[in-house]
Amino acid sequence: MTDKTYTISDLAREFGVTTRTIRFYEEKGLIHPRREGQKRLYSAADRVRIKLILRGKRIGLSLQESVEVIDMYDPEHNNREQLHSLINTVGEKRARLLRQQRDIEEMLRGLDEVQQLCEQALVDLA
DNA sequence: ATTCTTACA
DNA sequence: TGTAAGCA
Repeated sequence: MTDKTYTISDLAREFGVTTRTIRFYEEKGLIHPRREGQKRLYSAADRVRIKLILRGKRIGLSLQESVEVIDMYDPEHNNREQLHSLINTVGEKRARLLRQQRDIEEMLRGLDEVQQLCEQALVDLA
């Protein structure tokens, strides 16, 4: 019964987010802090969960994707399944980003083309 | 001073 | 998510 607990502002400070963000995650069902009356009390486990969610966010995972990965964790086993799932998710993210990068480069080439035409037109005018 | 809920940008 | 209102 000496488990460390944190207030919402404790965690907000530690992770550099607002209390709004933490409550938002709760609304989305990502965390379920215990209540002490109206006040939310976060356990060490809640803290880790939030940390993992934010880590997922940093690598472009949606809140849903992060939860899916996190909830697969089984402290009793090797979590081979979870690891494969995460690898797949990361692979999909990478593929999507590469596709976007390709599209952007294509648009950039299009812009170059138009700009060249415009500049040439100006030269011809002179 | 802090947190909470609700609602709107 | 930010911001703001009205409570406790």
